[in-house]
Amino acid sequence: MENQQNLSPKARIWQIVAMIPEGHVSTYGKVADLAGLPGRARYVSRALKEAPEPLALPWHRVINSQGKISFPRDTLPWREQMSLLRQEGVTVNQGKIDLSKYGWQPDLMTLLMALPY
DNA sequence: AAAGTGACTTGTA
DNA sequence: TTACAAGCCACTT
Repeated sequence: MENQQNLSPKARIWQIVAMIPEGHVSTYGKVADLAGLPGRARYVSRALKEAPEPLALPWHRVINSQGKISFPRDTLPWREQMSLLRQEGVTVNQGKIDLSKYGWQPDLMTLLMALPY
């Protein structure tokens, strides 16, 4: 892992998302913060939508600050995200995921290597 | 240039 | 608790 200060904002977002471990989740806002882009949660969703397929990013591990999947309920993408999360053991109750339980807590070393200082 | 659009977030009621 | 308003920012019309 290398320091990403010279990567484009979009690439930093992709890199952060790629670090989210299986069975865990993060939020658009948190990813934006970790990528050095505070206040740009919406940009994270855009970056994920535009991510090249070959990167095979775990896009489904990014949910909103309410602990909910941000696609409209019962739409195709909503079902796919729900399915992928359940496959890795993330339980969804009443459409919500317990962030205190599944929220990704990056360790210090990970942050030191990843943050754009 | 102005207004509209989102896979967002936070504050307030 | 849920709901709505504002704030937010990068695009697109």
